[in-house]
Amino acid sequence: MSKRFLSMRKKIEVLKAVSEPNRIRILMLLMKKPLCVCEITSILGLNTSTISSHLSVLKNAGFIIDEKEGKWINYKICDEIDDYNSAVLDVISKYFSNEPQLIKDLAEIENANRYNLIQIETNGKRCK
Amino acid sequence: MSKRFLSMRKKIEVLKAVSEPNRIRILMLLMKKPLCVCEITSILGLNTSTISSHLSVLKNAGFIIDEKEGKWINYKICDEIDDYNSAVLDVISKYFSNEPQLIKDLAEIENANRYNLIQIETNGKRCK
DNA sequence: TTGACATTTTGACAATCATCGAAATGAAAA
DNA sequence: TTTTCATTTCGATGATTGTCAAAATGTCAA
Repeated sequence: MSKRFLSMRKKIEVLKAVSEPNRIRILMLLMKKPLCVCEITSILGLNTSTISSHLSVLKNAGFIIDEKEGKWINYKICDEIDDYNSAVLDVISKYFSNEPQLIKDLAEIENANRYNLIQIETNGKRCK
Repeated sequence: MSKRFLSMRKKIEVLKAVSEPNRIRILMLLMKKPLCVCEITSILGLNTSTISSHLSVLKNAGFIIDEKEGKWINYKICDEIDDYNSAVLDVISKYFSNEPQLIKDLAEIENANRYNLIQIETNGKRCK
């Protein structure tokens, strides 16, 4: 949609971005609903800095964008996503949606509300 | 087609397999025509052992199979390819086919006949 | 059987990657 | 302003990766 041609390098970057299980988990979550870093962190159970770094990979690959909202930064799937990225995302969402891990993640999505979050020991800090 | 469910691990392995430019080049070639290792080597201009290792990645990911033919081993796209692999391959073939590098590779395909090949210095050996 | 040669395996190396904890940044609330 | 806390950046570490050269394997042909 946005760009006529993605370079070979860029197209490979897109594939690399989705070749990591935790990034697939994040994408599947964001396809359901925009989330902030601390919500994603609480669902995936990884270090905040790890989540942040995965988000930056997905952002550079053209899958997601971030938006300030008060204290938080929301991440969501790009509105104007490239055709190629969109095709990749379609394959992911079609073939990964039955994965037990991803179903569990999605079930966690409502618990992981930024206003309820009291994350004991994530990055050694509270998150509320 | 062949298997009902691929594990998450296996599906990630498939994506990793196509996240490498030289493996994309090999897949695009094999979608055109089955080829032996020395033919692929001559087109891509990499070390034989490198090609062999890429082929083994693509084979383990379920994209290609090998078949003995006399002195050579031909590689080709699986006949009974998994739906998921097939969907990934469709995206690749749709969005990479305009890549200058891949067009050049395809143009080389007829020159790279195993009976004509005199590869000066590939792995320090002739290949004929 | 021996020699030629296509292919795979092994070992080494530099580069990239996923992860964590700690420190830095930045913005909102007290 | 100072404190709080969400997020990013930095530095370190162990694991994986793409590549080559050399050695090993296997097979056809003389």
